[in-house]
Amino acid sequence: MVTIKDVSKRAGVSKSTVSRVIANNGYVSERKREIIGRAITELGYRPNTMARGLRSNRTNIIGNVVVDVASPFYAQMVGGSQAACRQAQKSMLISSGYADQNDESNAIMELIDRACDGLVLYLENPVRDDLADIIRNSGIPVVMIGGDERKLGRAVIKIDNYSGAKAAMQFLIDNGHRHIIHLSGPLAYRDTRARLLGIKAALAEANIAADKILIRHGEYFEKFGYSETLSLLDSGHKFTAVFAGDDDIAAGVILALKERGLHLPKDVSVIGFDDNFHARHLSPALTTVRQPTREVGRLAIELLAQILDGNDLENTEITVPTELIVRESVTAI
Amino acid sequence: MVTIKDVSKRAGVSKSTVSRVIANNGYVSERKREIIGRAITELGYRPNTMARGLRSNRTNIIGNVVVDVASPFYAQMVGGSQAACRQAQKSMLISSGYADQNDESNAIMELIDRACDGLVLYLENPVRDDLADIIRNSGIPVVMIGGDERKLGRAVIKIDNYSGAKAAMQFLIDNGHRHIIHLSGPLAYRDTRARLLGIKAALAEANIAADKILIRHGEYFEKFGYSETLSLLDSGHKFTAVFAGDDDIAAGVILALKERGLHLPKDVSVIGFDDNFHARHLSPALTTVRQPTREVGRLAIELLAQILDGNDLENTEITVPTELIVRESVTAI
DNA sequence: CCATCTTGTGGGAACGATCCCACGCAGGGA
DNA sequence: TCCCTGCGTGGGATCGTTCCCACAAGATGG
Repeated sequence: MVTIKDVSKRAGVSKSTVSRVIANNGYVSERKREIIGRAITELGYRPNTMARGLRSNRTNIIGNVVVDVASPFYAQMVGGSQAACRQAQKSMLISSGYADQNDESNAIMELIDRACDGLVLYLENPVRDDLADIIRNSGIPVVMIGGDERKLGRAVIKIDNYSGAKAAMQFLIDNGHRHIIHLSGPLAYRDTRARLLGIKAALAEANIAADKILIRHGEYFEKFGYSETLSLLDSGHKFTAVFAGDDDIAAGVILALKERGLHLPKDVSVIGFDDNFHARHLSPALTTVRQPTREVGRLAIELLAQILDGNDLENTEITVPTELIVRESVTAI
Repeated sequence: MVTIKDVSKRAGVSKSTVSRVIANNGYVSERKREIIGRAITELGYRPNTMARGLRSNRTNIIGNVVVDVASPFYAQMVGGSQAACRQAQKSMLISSGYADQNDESNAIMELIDRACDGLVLYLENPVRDDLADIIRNSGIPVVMIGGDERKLGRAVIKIDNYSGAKAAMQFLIDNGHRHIIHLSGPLAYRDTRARLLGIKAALAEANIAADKILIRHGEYFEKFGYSETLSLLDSGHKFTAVFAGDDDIAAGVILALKERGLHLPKDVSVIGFDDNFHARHLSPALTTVRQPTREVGRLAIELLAQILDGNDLENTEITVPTELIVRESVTAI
């Protein structure tokens, strides 16, 4: 391995001077700068990141924790982060798939141990107390996506689930729907609760009694949409529209409705949430609420990069908008 | 920051002894081992990864390069790798989105600089000569997915595109189709060529002249499937089936066929490749060839972990099978 | 002409681990 | 008694940087 010492020997200068050239700070004469530059390329010198990190406590690594990289939703987000990282000349350490909160905590600890310069966290549940302390004590800047009950984030990015759900609900109402089913995700999730509030708000604004809508809770899985729709149908419930908690649930709803011979969207309208990868491929193409996942991923890194550059951003909280995407699964009655 | 020195002071022993306890090697008396263990937890000591890496040249980081994390196909693979990494107690540095080969090379260099213990590469194009040399000189073990023209991989994982395409083609032939369109991806990609060979083989075995099938090349994008199908239709081509190079293309094909008022699969059968996320949501549900992406991601890490544990695996080449997934988009004529 | 500042350079102490080497002691075999 | 081996421990060099400090020479100003 070729070290800074080799370069300095070759260039006939001291290590210090070479270091100054590499870091591009301090005084170096133009002549030596050139000689050293040449020595570096000739020897193919590449700085040792470990040594650097040890000494300066900076790694240019950003640690990312998401719920599940494999799901298209998070994959999009990670894709956005990745692009931003490249632009900011940072590497991206990634950790995901933590159903278990202990695993999740360990993953975050691990990222801290790795001396990441900063962390981007997208967690569905609030951070545990002990972990929160560890993060705070580490002094590593954090950008939180989704929510920040523990006030860990130097910056917080929120997705406007409330307005999205409200818009979706209004759209159903405007299309004349009054008997609506909402198949919701787990109440424990922040996002679920925000959407629920949006729905309530839309009902209130339209002067519709809250009990006009039937809400069922389950997981954000296609299976839940499918089985719940079947059981609702079989128990004789009447409804003209289903507001699915997300597009996966919506896919299950559509499957179930079709299986019972219903015609979409004539007999039942369906609306989703996320604008996931498959939304436009469903039949009828799903009307849904788009979450700007890619942009969120990108934004998180950009904010972190700014913080690392010394900009304070104290208590920055950005709410990114959602957008109603009208396709073919909702019709007026 | 609490260091090994602090621990040694607290426990009244030398740094060396503490180090031995941490690494769990060498001789340490049971008594001291216990005292040191207690000191570690009391002080909340966590080893400094940088210092460790600098000295021992081992980081427990695995570098991954894929074409695009955001696409569901690669996301699945990364998800599999992630799970395996967790199990193997390794961290995962990830790099992707390199349309440009220079960027790709830089990304790999960067991973080498970071002293990754090993690399997993899934690249669509062969590695450039200069980069190949750098990788070889670095001595870092590599697991290649897809292909390994430069013989860089200690282990290679191939996906059986050939058999998959052959099976798909046979399925169309068995269903009586003789006028088939194949919308292929770029010839430059390994996978594309392997699929093409599979198609040829199926034709040959069925004693069908190779010119019975019309092949058009484009990108693995829905747009290509859509526009090409329209232009084929408009120029009066007659065909009973379309074999799409992948599921994205298939989605475009289906869209175009429907737009022209054709009934699927009655009028035209469609078959895809990948069994991507949206395949089952298409209407009709897409018959396609499944690639075991998640398993491949997992396998790559497992092989690498074995290599890092000192198992040679010299010239291991594993071909993972593909599987025809029959749904509703193909019918007999 | 001396003090001060700017520019340019090198020496060498950190950073926090690992791991080689030396050494001490006990027990057993020749 | 002497030597060897196994166990247990500590000292300290080392990994490749960064960065503080010392110092030198020339420019500038009063």
